[in-house]
Amino acid sequence: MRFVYHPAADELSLPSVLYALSDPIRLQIVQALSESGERPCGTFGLALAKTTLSHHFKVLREAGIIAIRTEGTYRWNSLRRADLEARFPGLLNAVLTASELDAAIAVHASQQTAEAEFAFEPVGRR
Amino acid sequence: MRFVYHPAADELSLPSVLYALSDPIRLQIVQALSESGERPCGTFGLALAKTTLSHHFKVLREAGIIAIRTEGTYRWNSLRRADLEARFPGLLNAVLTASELDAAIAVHASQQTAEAEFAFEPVGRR
DNA sequence: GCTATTGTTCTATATTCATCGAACAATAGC
DNA sequence: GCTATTGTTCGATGAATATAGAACAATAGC
Repeated sequence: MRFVYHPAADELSLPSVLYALSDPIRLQIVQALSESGERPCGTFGLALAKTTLSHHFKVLREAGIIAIRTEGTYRWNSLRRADLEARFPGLLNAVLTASELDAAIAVHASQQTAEAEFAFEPVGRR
Repeated sequence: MRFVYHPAADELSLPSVLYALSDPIRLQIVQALSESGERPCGTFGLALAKTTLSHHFKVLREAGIIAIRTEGTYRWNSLRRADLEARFPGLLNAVLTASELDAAIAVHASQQTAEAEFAFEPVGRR
């Protein structure tokens, strides 16, 4: 538990970042970090095993989305806002905004029946 | 080959969209669609089996990122820019911008040795 | 009707991933 | 040194995924 490796700012890859953000739990973590700043892993109130949480934090860290700072037995996580902004301008903000919207809409949608799929009619149909 | 189902604009989920965009091949497809507008599946110059391409287009379509229009034996794909913008403002543009930057940097990086990982030094280290 | 073209569905396979329990590592406080 | 706390690493497991070959569907053109 001595050193933790992080990718350098110019080494982040877009697919890795998008993949790391494509999991609902990891999105929750990122959103919480965005709202309340630096936090230890165990303070996110997620009903998951410690090992599972550790896995998600590792994915986020190796994608370059969060940085981890060790202090005593705690590990403080924070968003690498500046690095992400330099490499992928606007991306984090767009995701965070969408995530908030998404959460709001999810709450609203759960009060309705949600089976409204539709089809584009192909031009050459009959 | 009659109807193709697409999710409605308000049914798109952020994790699904981010996941669909987290694959390099699908990113390439989206970028190509962004630059050259509507195109049939077979015109992207990707060295993959037809079935694999079909799979990737399906993932993009079911995530709500592209729409497909049938005309004769062709299927014309297009970006659902407006729907994405309404649901996830700024996201597509951020991804497209980052994707272009990423490609440019990848070309540049391939001309160098790329082993510059570094570590954040934990505060309590010795 | 026959053939060529475009793309999908079905099935299989190898890989990756999310989850978790058990054991371990590092530190704080006594 | 001993114990509690925080988090990681190591396996294991079941699910999801990217890939592709074979067969099929729909259409255009003859």
